[in-house]
Parts: sequence; C-alpha cells; structure tokens
Amino acid sequence: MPSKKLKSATATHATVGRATIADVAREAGVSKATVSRFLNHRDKLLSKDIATRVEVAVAALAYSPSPMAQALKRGRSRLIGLVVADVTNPFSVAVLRGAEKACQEAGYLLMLFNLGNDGAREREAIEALTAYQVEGFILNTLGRDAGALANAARHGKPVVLVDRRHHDMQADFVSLDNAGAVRLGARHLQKAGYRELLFVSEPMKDVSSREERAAAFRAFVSEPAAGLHGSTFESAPDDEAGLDRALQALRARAADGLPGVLTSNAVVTLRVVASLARLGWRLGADVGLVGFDDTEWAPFVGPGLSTIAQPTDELGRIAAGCLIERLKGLQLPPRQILLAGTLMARGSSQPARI
Amino acid sequence: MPSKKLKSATATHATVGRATIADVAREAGVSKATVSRFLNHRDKLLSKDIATRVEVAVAALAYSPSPMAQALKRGRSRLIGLVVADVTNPFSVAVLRGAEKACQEAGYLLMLFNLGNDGAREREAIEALTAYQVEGFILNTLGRDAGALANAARHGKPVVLVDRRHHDMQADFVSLDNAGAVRLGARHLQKAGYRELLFVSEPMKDVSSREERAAAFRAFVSEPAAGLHGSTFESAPDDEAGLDRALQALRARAADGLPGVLTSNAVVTLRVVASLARLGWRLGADVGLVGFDDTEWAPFVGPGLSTIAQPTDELGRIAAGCLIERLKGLQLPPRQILLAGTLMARGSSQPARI
DNA sequence: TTGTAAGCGTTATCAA
DNA sequence: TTGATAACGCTTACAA
Repeated sequence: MPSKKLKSATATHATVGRATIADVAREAGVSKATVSRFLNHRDKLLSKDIATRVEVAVAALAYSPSPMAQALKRGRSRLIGLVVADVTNPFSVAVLRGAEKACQEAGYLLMLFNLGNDGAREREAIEALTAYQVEGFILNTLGRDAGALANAARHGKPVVLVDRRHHDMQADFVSLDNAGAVRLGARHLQKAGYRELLFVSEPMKDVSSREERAAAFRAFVSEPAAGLHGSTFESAPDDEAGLDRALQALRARAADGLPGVLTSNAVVTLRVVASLARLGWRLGADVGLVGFDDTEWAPFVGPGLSTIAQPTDELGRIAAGCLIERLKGLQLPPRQILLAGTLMARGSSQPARI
Repeated sequence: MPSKKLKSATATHATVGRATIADVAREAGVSKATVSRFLNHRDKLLSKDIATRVEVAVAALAYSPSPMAQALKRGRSRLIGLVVADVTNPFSVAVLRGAEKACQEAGYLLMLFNLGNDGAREREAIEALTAYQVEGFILNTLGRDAGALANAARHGKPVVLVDRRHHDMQADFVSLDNAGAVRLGARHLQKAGYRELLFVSEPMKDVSSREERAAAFRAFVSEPAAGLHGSTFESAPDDEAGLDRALQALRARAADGLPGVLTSNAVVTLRVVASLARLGWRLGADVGLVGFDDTEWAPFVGPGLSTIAQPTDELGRIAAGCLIERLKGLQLPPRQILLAGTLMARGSSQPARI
C-alpha cells in the first residue's frame, strides 16, 4: 500500500481511483519513462533487474495504462466508431454482432451511434465519433451526407462501408452480392411457376443496396428468356393501404397465373406478410414470397418463409477486419468485397399450382 | 488561414487535423484560458468585445473541444458503458435502442460491450470500460461476477441494472414486473381452459429474471384456487430432443385436458415453436402458448403468438435516465423500477376445446 | 476581466 | 541503460 494520493481530501483506503504510471514508478523506484518503456518496448533497452522491479510494481498496483491519456498522446484511441442506420433492423444487428466480436478480439472497443433511420444525423454521428478520436469507422448508414464522410476520410481515418455504398467515397465496401442474390430469389420464384412478380422495398432514398436490388430485379424480369413480367413497389412504413393496393393490382395482373413477391429486407417482408394476412391470401398458395434476410423466425411464419440468407456475421467480421488491416497500415486501393447470398427455400414459394 | 502547424512536416493545407484551443486563442488574439472560459462559462467574466472575438475564431476554425483531453482533465468523459449479455436477444436490442436514444439526447455516447452470453467476460468488459473512464454503467449481464461490479461501484461509478438483478449490489434496478407478468400469462392460459402448464425457460444460471419468472410460475400454479398443475423445464440451446420429450411428457400428463406452455423469452419461444413443429402439434389447438417478449413477428407465427409485451423502449430509456440523474449528482438510495407487462392475446392461446 | 502556469496520465526526445 | 523534461489539448487556481 505505497501510493497515497490525498488530493480528494477524504481519501480513505490507500489508492482512490486507478493507479497511474507515476504510482508504479514510485513503487518500483524508477522513473515514469522507465515504466513506460517496460510497458511498450519490454525487451529492448531494459536491464533485467529493473524490468522485474517494474513488473512487480505493475502487478502489485494492478496498474493498466489509461487509454484516454494514451489517446491524447499518441493520437490513437483503440476505438472504432460504428454508425448504424437502424438498430431495429435485424440485418444491422447481425452485422453489429460480427463487427463487435472482431473488434474485441483485436483489442478495439466499439463506440455506437444509432441513426434511428434519421439520415440528417449522419454528420452529427461522424463528428461526435471523430471527436472521440475513433481510429476508423464502420458505416451502415443512409448515405445522404457524403460530405461528412469525405471529411472523416480527409482526417485520414479509414472507413469501411457495409451494405450501403457511397459512390463518391474512397473506402472499402463490404456487402452482399445484391445482383446475384436477387437473381437467386427471382429465378427461384420463376422456376416455381410464378410469372407475375413484384419487388417490394423500402423507399429508395438513395440507399445503394435498395437501388441495386431493384435494378437487378428489373434486369432479370426484362430478360426475354425469363418469360416474366415484373414491377416494383416502394413501401412506406405507414402506408399499409398503399401496399394492399399494390398487391391487389399484382394479383389482377397475374389473372391467368399466380403472383410472386420478392421483398428487399426482413422489415418489408413482415409488412408484406401483414398485408397478405389482411387480404386473406395464403402464402405459397395464393401468392409466392421470397424475402431478403433469413431471420430465426422465418421458418415459422405461415408455411415457412423462403428467404435469401445474408452471411451477416461474416459481413460484420470482414468489415471490422478490413478496418483493422488499414489501421495496421495496410495500403491498398479501396476494395469491394461481395459475399454471396444463400437461398433458403420454404413453403412460401412452393411451386405454383394453377 | 492563420494557424500553421508544420509539425507533421508535410502539412499541406492550413490546419492538418482538428483545430485546438491554442489555435483558437491565437486566432482571436487571446489566451487559452479565455477561450476555455468562453466555452464553459460563456456569460460570467467576459467582456463583450473579447467574447465576440473568441466566438468568431471558434466559428472560423470550426473548433470543438477534444472530449479526450477534457476527460483527462476533468475526470469525466461523457461516455456511458453498456454491457449486454447477448445482442442476439431481441430484448437486449430493444433495450439498447431505448438507452442509446436517451444517452444521445443527454449528450452521452455509448460504449458497447457484448458478452455473447459468455459470463466469464463480464469482468473484462467492466474493466475495459472503466479504463475508458466511462462515467457509469448500464448492465444487462449474466451477473456471475458480482466482484467486477462491486469494483465499478467502488470507483464511484453509478450502475444501473436492467432485467438482471445482482443481489449484493447497491444499484438502481430497472426491470419488468416479472411476477405480475407471469401471472398475466398464466392466468390467461388458465382462463382459456388450459389446466396442465409447463414453464419453459433457458437454464437458470443465476439469472435473476429467469429465476423470478420461474418462481412466480410455481407460486401461481400452486395456488389451490387456480385448479392447475404446473411444472418447469430448462431448455438448453442444443438440447432439442430434451425439449421434445418435455413437451410430450406434458401432453401425457394433460391426458384429460389440453396442455399450455409459457415461455420465458423470445429465444425460447422460437425453440418451443420449432419443437411443436417437429411434433406436429397445432398451436392454439393441440397446445396453448404464451411467450415473453412481443416481437414484430409474433402475430404471424402460426395462428399468431400470444405474448407478454415488455415495454422495452421504456426500460432502456428509464435505465439511461436513472444513470444520467445520478451523473448529475442525484443522491438517493438504490431504486427499483418495475414496469408492467401487457398481454397480447392471439391465436396460440385460443380457448381450449376438448 | 484577462493572462500565466500547473497538471490530468501518457509517450518521446533528449542528455546523462 | 536510465532519467529529466516537454509535449498532447484541455481546465483551473492564482496573479495581474
């Protein structure tokens, strides 16, 4: 019990608060510099004798350096900023999970900022995070404010984009192979006999993944060989009636066949399922459905929801991995890493019987 | 373009990196102290003239103080540590969401640590977070390591426990009224005519909410007036067969009536639903089911899952609120805040027809 | 009302 | 090989 700091007047038991490097130095009878050297360069430049003395003192005081002070001095904080468009979206959470794990393993901590789907706060988020000296960003954001981003990049902080691309941005990009995944789903519906297809997504709002999926859908249905007819619908969260009408119109168009629906994420899938319930249509009988994102509940909704599974954990882990590589100094032009989706065929896309 | 810091040798455009208080001082032609005063005490002790000069300089340089440096000096970081048992659990995410919002509004940022259901890492989490000078903790953890916690408390950091109580801990506690909620669910099953009940939860592992729910269940079924028979089962994630057997045994016991199941959270609910699917029993017909946690998908599983909704957003917001009050200096003995659950009756607990 | 200077807990640059 | 000492960016006595 060597160190007594009585600054806080009423210090009671020995050390109030954490031990500092000065405490350790005093305890070991050496200078702060020596302690710092022991901690950072252990092997080089240290006599065996002193090394052990410091080691003992560190252990005795249960000392560990203050990351705050280190950050101030070194300019590096061992912090990674994660900006998420919407923690409510299962996809975001899954990515978060993968990223958090990879960061922890690499000794980084995550600072979280949730946009709650409010794109206007993107800049706020990035600024708050930069203020805390985060060393880099993992962004799964709306992408309205490329300026804020460019700003982060200018500060030399590496950025990894997940799922949502910002075109004018020099950054690694990790995402599902949207085009491939859409084809997977659409072709599945086609093979099951659905000929009149509807792609339902959230309002585009410049979100690249939505746009890419919609474009891939249009491309697929317009291939003459496909023998399909397709259209798209943007479903606003509060516009249930609009979605109902869109589905009714789809069915009308499908007069001679069965209508099939492809949804762009789990949130929309649920909206469509709700709408179908209102309309009284049976999944896999009156209408075929394939949705993005394979949630744990997908197998149990109706006859089982057919989905396109995203390797979410992978995505998160890879995103974090890319960032950490950059933090370790990797110099490379921006990479694009696209992972394939997997079709999980279930009852909702049973072969259409006319 | 006044400030030129050429330290990084190849400084190109004016200021590399963020502007510091020294830059502002130079720009305004005043001392750092004056700038600091302007920022922190704006009104007091400042001549109008100088105030505006500083104001202009701050704006010109887009200066904002470094929270890291402030933290080092003040000992306060505007950071709150959130430790979550399992980000995979929808309940945790919902709480996270509420807490994150409240923190942002109060100007705090969240540092996230996910345990991934590995209780052994609780201490690691708390230590990592304290190292970063978080001002307080919101904990939704396993609670195995009360020592780590007590340690945090000893450092004078306020702690709020969410959902999981640590008995030997002086801390605010925010949670669902488990006893009330269980009665709500059990009574509902009883009124619907289910007489042989099974409570399925995850392995207890000293998690208070699980224990409280199980105890409340046992208490309810043992009231003679209830006219019920009940038992409990702990379902391990990988033991599907065990769960199947437990359900079959339940049905055997219920020979003359219909069996009802109460599940302790969404994860378990899904396990039970999967098991029932394997057994080929129909929800609300062969077996009644009420589960904790009203997820967005609950209405669409089978005939609709009856659930006990937790006010998760409230829970998160209140937890953050409690913490922030403490950070503002509120002195009060530890509080217990219990919120009521709400029964969402759906098809899975239709009145039993024998 | 303003400025000077010390110090928060580190690390890095010099001497010794 | 080790130890003073000066930063990092900020706040706060204490002087002026």
